[in-house]
Amino acid sequence: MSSRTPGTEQPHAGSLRIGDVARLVGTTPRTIRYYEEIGLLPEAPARPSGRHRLYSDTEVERLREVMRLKDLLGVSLEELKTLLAAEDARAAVRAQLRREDVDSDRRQALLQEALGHIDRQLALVRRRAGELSRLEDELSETRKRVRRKMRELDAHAGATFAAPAPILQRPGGP
Amino acid sequence: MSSRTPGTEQPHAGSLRIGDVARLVGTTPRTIRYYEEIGLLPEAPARPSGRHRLYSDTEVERLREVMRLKDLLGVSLEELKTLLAAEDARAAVRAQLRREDVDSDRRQALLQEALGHIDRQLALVRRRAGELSRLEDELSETRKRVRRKMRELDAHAGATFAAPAPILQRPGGP
DNA sequence: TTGCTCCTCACGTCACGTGAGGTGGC
DNA sequence: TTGCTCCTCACGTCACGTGAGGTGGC
Repeated sequence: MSSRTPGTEQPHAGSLRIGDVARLVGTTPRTIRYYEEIGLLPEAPARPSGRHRLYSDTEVERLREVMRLKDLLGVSLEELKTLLAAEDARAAVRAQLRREDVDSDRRQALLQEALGHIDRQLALVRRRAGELSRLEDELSETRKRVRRKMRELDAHAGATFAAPAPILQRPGGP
Repeated sequence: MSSRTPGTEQPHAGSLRIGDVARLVGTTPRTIRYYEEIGLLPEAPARPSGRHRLYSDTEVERLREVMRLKDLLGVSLEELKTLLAAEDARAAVRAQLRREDVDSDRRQALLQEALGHIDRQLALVRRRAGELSRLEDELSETRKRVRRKMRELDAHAGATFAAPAPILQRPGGP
């Protein structure tokens, strides 16, 4: 399946170039480099200066997550770092939980912490969703008023010329 | 009611200072001045340099609208100018429609245009709302999984020590 | 008159955009 | 070898933040 020699896939090396990644997540190479520069994305420790950056699918997913949180929640990159640190902490928790030698008190504490992180994110998301929903309602109301005016005008003028085709359904038409 | 001499209220003069307005809408004086500078907010034509800016309630509402659109839709101030121009066009349409000497063809055209503006804004808002909703669902799913793990752990450890008080309802408890 | 907020430059910052000049890999 | 994308400076820009030094109004 792969274009690389079969049986030798390194799971983390990756063969995507920065332009490919940028296109995949809908951003620019410059932005990806900047995120690496400020420590939002990890930099490959082995890459010598001047050589191409290479990315794996998991790194693409990580970037997609970063972009989405930034875009939807409108937080600064500094705040994003905190959010992502929390996500990484959750990942570490999952890794710990997969081990067998963790007692149940510790497990409960880890899960409780993870729950806290999730709830903080959920609160952010829900506040935003609520604000957006109110805005949508207001716009819909305005839309209805405009539509009603158009129908009224249409009805009054209906005697003099043929009514134009209705764009939306008109309950209780002529 | 007013602290100004009764009977002399100018409807547009306003008596709010820039700091009051900033506090009311949740921003800073600097931001308001910047919006005026780039033409997003109108500047009072009569104000001499160095004199205080004064705002009316309608201007506060306008700014509130600007902040909300910017924050929720995440558009640039240049795009915001376009959106607001469209809103102003709608206001002009409303003014025209209140006049009696506009024939119904013209009225229909004006309303149709207004509808177009509203629908463009609605499309923006709904796309965002959809994205946010997906993010919320994902977070909720993750939350459920964590809660389930906690319940399971709780049930297994239940034999050895008293179960901690459940935070949420536990259907089908012990 | 004393505080407070306001004013206008003007430089700083965050999150990138945009060349300039050069090297790397299918 | 020819294109293409990549690389690293480095300066520009957008949307403000942050003083510096001074004036205005309850």
